[in-house]
Amino acid sequence: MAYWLFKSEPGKWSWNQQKAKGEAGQEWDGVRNYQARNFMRAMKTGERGFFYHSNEGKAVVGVVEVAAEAHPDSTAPGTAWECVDLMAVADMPSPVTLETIKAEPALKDMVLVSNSRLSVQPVGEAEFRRICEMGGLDPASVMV
DNA sequence: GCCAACGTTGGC
DNA sequence: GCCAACGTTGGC
Repeated sequence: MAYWLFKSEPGKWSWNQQKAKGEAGQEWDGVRNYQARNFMRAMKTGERGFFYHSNEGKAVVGVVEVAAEAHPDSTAPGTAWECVDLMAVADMPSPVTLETIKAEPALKDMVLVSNSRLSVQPVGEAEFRRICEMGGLDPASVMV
């Protein structure tokens, strides 16, 4: 079971909007980066990831679940671009900021730190657990 | 608002 | 197939 991280600018699509979708799920559309697309192709239904607010907030604010595996992105012409569907699973009781992630030695190898531009990225199991702990969320309640 | 890092495009 | 120019992302 793999873990992931999804970035969104809250001005475009926020955690509150994602939560409002409930279990209906939300197409994670608009991704036009091959690396990010390839990660989405590798995702399996039921896998978990973090929802990260970029630009404003710059923090992990919640946990999402892959509700549907990769399918053509309906906002793209043709079928070259794909996306998964995501649904909100849990709030991060206290958002874990980029600043605190950078200050934590155990998280220094995160893609979030080394390649700040990749909008969909894998997260190690130990990293996922650590961030849950830092955010006041019981890892066992969200890790599969 | 600036700019560094990165990815993509297009001329050669 | 190289690489310069350009556009975009996202931290600061």
